[in-house]
Amino acid sequence: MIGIIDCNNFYASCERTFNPALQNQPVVVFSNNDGAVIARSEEAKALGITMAAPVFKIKEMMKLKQIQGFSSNYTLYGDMSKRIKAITRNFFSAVEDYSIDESFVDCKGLQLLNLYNYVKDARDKITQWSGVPVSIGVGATKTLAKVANRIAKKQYRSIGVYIIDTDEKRIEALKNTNVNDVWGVGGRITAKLNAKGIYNAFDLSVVDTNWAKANFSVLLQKTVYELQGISCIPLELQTPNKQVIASQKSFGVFQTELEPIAEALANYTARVAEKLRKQKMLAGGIQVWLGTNNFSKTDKQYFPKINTMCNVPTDYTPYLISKANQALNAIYKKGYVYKRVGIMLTHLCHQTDGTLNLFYNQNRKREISIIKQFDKINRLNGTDTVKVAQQGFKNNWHMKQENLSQFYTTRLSDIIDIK
DNA sequence: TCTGGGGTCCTAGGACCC
DNA sequence: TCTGGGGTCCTAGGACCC
Repeated sequence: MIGIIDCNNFYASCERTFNPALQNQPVVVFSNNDGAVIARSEEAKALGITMAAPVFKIKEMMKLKQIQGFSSNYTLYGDMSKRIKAITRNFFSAVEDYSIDESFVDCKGLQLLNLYNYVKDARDKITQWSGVPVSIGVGATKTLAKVANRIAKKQYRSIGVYIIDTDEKRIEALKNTNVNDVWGVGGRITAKLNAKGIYNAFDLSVVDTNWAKANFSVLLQKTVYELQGISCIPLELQTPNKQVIASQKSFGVFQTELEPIAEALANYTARVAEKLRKQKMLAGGIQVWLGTNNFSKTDKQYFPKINTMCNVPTDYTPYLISKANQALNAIYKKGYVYKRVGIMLTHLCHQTDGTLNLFYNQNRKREISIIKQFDKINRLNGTDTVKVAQQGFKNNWHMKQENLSQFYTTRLSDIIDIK
């Protein structure tokens, strides 16, 4: 048996944990730039606030119904996530951290202790000790655990646990789950499935698995098996190395000129390079892209992107920034209103695995010692105490965050995006 | 005026190899 | 008369997740 532990309304719950006045109040959390709703408390859901609602469309209603809104505070949520996962490991020996607010856990053998009692006790303690309410679903496969988790949240909210441990329960649960609520089935596939007369998870669980592969893909085939109780997606106890590290952000004010865009790009590059070093990795290449406002009906649209390779795999911020800047210059064209710029570090490898370049003599030793001091100063004194000149000082491209909560659980030097 | 950001995996097609 | 078969690697695009 596999369980999934999922935090309820995670970002909204984090805001509440340190602000008790928000208990039982409608609370929403906004995306970057305070643009759209990305988390809602139950009270906010009950008032009809939908997921991804544009903030400007609900401003009126928020005032009227006294709904509290917060800019997203990923420093806080990330730290809370770490704490919850540490607590989880007290109860389960094999844990796969799946996302910021979800972990899969191995429940093998727990039947001997009374599975329900054990899981219920874990759920109550994780909730109490972290301050963030969680739900646990358990089933024979990851996909069934996700189905069980939905039921725990919807039908057994105060208990917070649901276990699919008989075939009768499995069939009933699948019949009560729309096919688009199945893990791995998104909007596009739902439309195609509906057109073929498949509406709920049970319908999907009884199709021929070869048909699923031929008409969709091996992924949907696995989903069908998983719904039948045959496990195809194993617990991944060892977190695989990242393949890419990316950062893109929309500008607080849309930009037309190269200079501020280059400045924003340099700052995003500094952030991804820090992340890269924290994970003891090197980047072999980078991708840079630009985007205009795709919601505009009148603006000319332009979404260029470009890939380039580094001379040698590197984590040296000044080099990555200059490389990113070159890439930007190659794709930037005057005459467009730009909404965002982004960078992705690609071809990642471990620090010890970087292949040298016969034709390029780079003084890695010197770079390593410089960047170590660089990181040390910034760790002790706050991000960007020392920075590359290209990062600039104007920051008029910076995203909007007008309702940011406090960094309740972290030090100044842990703060990454705020200055 | 105004709609997020960071990831993964699979597939098809093109270029190339012998 | 009439032009193979088996393979790899890379990229772009599409789908999905939270």
